[in-house]
Amino acid sequence: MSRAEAPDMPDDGPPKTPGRLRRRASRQLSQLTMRSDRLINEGLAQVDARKWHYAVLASLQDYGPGSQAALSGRTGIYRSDMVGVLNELAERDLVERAPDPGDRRRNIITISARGRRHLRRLDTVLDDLHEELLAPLNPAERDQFMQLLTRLLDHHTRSPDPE
Amino acid sequence: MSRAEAPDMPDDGPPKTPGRLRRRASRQLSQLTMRSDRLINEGLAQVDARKWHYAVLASLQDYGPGSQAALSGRTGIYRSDMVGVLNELAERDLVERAPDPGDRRRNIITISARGRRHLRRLDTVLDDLHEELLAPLNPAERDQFMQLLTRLLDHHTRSPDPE
DNA sequence: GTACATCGTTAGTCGCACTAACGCAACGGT
DNA sequence: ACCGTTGCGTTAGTGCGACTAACGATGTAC
Repeated sequence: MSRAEAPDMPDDGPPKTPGRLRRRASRQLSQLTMRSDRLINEGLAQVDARKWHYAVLASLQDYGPGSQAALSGRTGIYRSDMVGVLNELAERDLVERAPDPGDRRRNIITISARGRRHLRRLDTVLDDLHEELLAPLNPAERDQFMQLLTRLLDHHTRSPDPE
Repeated sequence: MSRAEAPDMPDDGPPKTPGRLRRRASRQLSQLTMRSDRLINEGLAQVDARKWHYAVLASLQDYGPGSQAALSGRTGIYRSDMVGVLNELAERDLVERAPDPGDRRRNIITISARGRRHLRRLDTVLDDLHEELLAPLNPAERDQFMQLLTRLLDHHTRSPDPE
């Protein structure tokens, strides 16, 4: 897409990315995450979903109904954004938003039968997408990759600021 | 920050992230990248820099002067965004933007002495930040991590759409 | 009962990837 | 010598995700 600098030059210096950048873990991470996100988003879009739909539905399935604030805590989605996500899910009849009789500030969110079906669908879609994402790695390498990722992530989520 | 669901409940179900999410490589990647980006951005902000500054300066240092379009190709920064980055760099006297006498459409961007000094500074800052980022991993594991990352990234940059 | 905290919601900020369009300059044919 | 195409730099704007601020309504504690 961007070859051939000048036709009179014998192509001595290819205009590639400097090695300094390709050696930085942070950059490789950013780049890969960009690709990964795009892959996942496009894949989920084909079944009319977004990744947050999955997060919320999975949280409801695995931990049962909860308030929006509780879902926020489980999924990491900010409660300001949760409202939009739940609107989308409610539009599609995947969850039910009912006022909590015991605490009228809260809404209790429940996954519906359709939601459960949809979640299963999403799970297989995501399986396929991850197969594509991790295609170059064999099972052992995938395990390793996940283990390294998780160790790094855990380290940085547990110790946010030792300053 | 979000403990203690209800004081009358014996805390049977902790409101943690569903395992379904923690098992997905895409999510771990996103999460870690978020942390990583934050770390890098904050670190660079302390020396009045952004990661794009580093990318451009490194590209200039390693491949020599070039047009904005060339820099765009080397760094991956869109040429629409390159404008702003170069403005910032020029404000700080880290680069010089001069019209190309041979092709009056182009600007030739050159790194300045200050720019070279700044780049060296950024390199050590980034070294420190990556030390922090990869702290939980020993050297062998860091190599592995980088290798896995790079293999995945290369695979997805070379085969964008086999559809 | 009054101060405080929590819940859902609205609005808005910031950074990043990306697109669209424009004016200008250079190049390629015929 | 003219014209269409292409590449360049610039401006403006989109979409998305993380995040903040503030508000009204409600619940809790003193």
